[in-house]
Amino acid sequence: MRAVAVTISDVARAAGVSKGAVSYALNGQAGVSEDTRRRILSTAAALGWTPSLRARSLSSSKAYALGLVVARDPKLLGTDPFFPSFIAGIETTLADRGYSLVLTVATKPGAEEASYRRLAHEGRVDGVILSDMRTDDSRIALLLELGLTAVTLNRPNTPSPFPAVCMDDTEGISHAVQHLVDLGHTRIAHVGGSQHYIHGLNRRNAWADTLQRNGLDHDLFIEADFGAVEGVAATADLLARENPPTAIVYANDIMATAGQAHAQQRGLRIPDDLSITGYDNTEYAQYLNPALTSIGSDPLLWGSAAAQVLLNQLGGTHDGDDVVLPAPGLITRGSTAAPHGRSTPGSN
Amino acid sequence: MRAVAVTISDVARAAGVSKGAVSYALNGQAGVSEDTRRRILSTAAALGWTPSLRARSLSSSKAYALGLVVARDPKLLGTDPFFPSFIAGIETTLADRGYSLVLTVATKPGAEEASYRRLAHEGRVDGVILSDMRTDDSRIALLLELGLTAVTLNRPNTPSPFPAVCMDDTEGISHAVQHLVDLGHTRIAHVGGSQHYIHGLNRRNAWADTLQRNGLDHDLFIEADFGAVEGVAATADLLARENPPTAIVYANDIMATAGQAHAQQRGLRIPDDLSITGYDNTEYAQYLNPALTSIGSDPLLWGSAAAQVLLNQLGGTHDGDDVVLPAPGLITRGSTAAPHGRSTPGSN
DNA sequence: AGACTTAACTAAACCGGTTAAGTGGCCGAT
DNA sequence: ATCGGCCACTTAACCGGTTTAGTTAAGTCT
Repeated sequence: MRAVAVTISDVARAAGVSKGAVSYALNGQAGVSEDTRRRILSTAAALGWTPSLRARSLSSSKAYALGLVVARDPKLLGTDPFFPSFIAGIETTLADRGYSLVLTVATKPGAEEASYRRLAHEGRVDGVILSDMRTDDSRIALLLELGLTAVTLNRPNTPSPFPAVCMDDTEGISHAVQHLVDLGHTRIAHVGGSQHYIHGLNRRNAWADTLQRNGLDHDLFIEADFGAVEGVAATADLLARENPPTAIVYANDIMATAGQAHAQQRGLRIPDDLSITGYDNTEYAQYLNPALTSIGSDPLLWGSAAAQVLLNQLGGTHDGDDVVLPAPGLITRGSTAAPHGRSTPGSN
Repeated sequence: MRAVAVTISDVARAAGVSKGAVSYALNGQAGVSEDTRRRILSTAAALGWTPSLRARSLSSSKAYALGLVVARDPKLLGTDPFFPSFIAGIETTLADRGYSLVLTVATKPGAEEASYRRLAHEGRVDGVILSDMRTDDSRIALLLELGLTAVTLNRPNTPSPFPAVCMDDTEGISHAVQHLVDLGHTRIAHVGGSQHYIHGLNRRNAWADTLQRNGLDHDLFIEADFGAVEGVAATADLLARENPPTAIVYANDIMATAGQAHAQQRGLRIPDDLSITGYDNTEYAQYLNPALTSIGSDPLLWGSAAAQVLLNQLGGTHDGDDVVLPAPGLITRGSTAAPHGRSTPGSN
C-alpha cells in the first residue's frame, strides 16, 4: 500500500520546526521568517503533504463547502435546464479554491426549510446560494437565524443583508414584446410563471410595461407554474376567448413548447396564426417545429459569479455591492412573424 | 444569541458520566447498561445535543457524505432530464440517514478523474455513485486505487468489485422496435448514442437483436452523441439514402425531437411518412407535434436505490448481490403509426 | 548598561468526538 | 477465601490541524 498519510507533524519533524510553525507557513501568517516559510513549504511539497480537510474543519470551524438547496416539484424537476448548467458554473469557481458543493433537492413543501436547517446544524457548509427568489422570501430570515451566509440570485424584494448577483429578466422580455409589436401584433398575451417568484413577477411586469409604452392593453395575462401542463391550460384558455391573442409571450421554453403544440393541435399555424416566444433558450428550442424564438440566459456564468461572490463574502473580501451580469438577449426564430402573414410595418 | 454549542462534555457532565460513556450510549455500543444508556440519551435530548459532524469526521475518518461526479459536455448538460430526478432520488435516501451529497460537474476531459481524486484525497466522501458507465470504464481501477467504495448504475463490462443497481435498457428498445414491426415497418433505423457508453451499446444491440428476431436487416445504424445537433445530422444522413427508413428509433428524446423537426422541415409527415420513437419520456415529449412515443425510465427510483445500496455497502450490510429494478416500458403516442397511413396488419 | 520591544519561533491547549487501556465491584468456580 | 473473569464504567490517548501563551535572542532607546 501507499504511504498511509503524512501529517503536519511529519512535515514539522522533517523541516526541524514545530507543528505551529508549519501551520503559520501554510496559511501565510506572521510568525515565521520568509526563509523558514520557504523551507517548510518545500519540505511539505517534497513529502506530498496536504492539510487534512477534516482536521482543519474541526479546529477552524469551517466546512470548506457551499450549499445549494433546489426546491422543485418533482414533475418540474427534470424539465428545467437551468440547474445543471448553473451548477457547472458554480463548480468552475469552487474547484479552483478547494471548496465543494453540497447539493440538496427538496421536493416536498417542508423539506426546503429542513434542508437549510440541517446544512447549518451539521455545519456542512459555510454559506449557501439562494436561487429562485420569491416575494417576501422567508429564507432570508431563516438563514439569519441559522447564522449562514448567502448570496442571492437577483435582489429580493425584502431587505436582505446578503450580496446579490443579478441578471436582469426584464430586458429580454421587453425585447420580445417590442419585437412582436414591431411585427404588427396588438393582442399580445403573457403566460407567466408562478408570481410567487420574483422572476415570474419581473417578467410579467416587463411584458405589461412594454405593452403600455406602446399604447397597448396588457390584460391578456395568465399565471401558470412554469410546467407544461399548466402551460397548455393557459394557452387553451387564451385561445378560447372571444378576441384571442395573435402572439403569446411565455415565461419559459417548456410552457412555450407545450403551448405551441396545443395551438397546432387546435389547427392554428405557427407563426402565421399565432406567434410564440419562450425564455431560457433551451437546447431543444431550435429543433421545434417551427423553431422557438427565445431569450438566452447564461446559467453557467451566473453560477460561477454567484460562487465567487459568496466565497469573497466568506473571506471578507467582498465590497458589499451587488454584481450585475449582462442581461440575456432575444434570439429570433421561426415561431414569431407578422400576424396572419402580413408583412412587417415600417416601425422600429 | 442562542446557546452557542452543546458538546459531548456538557452532556457527560449533566448526566454524571464520562465522555466515553456518552459516546458508547450514542453509538449503541456495549459499555453502558441499558438504564444508563437511556438516562444519557434523554439528557442529551433535553440539552438538544447532536454530535458534531466535524469532530466525528476527524476521529472516525469518515465523511458522512457520498459523491456524484457528472461528466458532461457543457452543451449536453442542460438537456438531460436524468440527473435532476436522479439526484432527487439519491437525496430521499440520504436525508434519512444523515448523509449528504457532494456533487461535482466535470465539463472538460481531464476534469473527471481530477474530481474523483480530489474527493478521495480531501476525504470529502465515503463512496461515489458511478453513472453513465462506459465500456472498459477506467473509473473502476481509479476508484480501487483511491480506495473509494462505489456503486455502479448497471453492471460494467469489465470485472468490478462494486455492487450494481440495474435498470434494463434493452427491454424498452425491444418493445419499441417490435411495436414498429407490428405496425408494418420493415426499414427501421436506429440513431444511437455514443457507443462508448454501455447504455448506448445496449440500446443498439437491443434494436439489432429485435430486428433480427423478426427476420429484418439491422444495417440502418448511425452513432450520435445524445445531442440534438448530431441527432439532426444522423437523421439527415438516413433520410438522404436511396432507400430511407420508414421509422427511426432514437436513443433519447432530445435526438428524437431534433430528428423529428428536421424530417418535418424536409416535408415529411410524421407519423405517416416517418415514425419516430425516443427514450427517457421527457416532460416535453408529450407536447411535441406529434407527441413522441418514448420509453419512460424512473431516475428517481434509480437514485434512491443506488444510494441505499451504497450506504449498505459502506455499513457492511450489503449482501453483494446486484439490485435489479423494473425495466422501463414503452409509452405509445402520435409519432408512431403504420407506414404511409396503411392500417396495422393483423399481427400481435 | 539596563529596561523594553519585537521577531521568530516552541510548547501546549484546544476543537469535539472515538477508542484502547485501565479500574473497581460483583459473581461463580475452585 | 480466593482467584479469575466479566460488566460497567473512567481515564487518557488520539484524530490532525489552529491558536494562545510562553520563551529566547537580537535590536532599540535612553
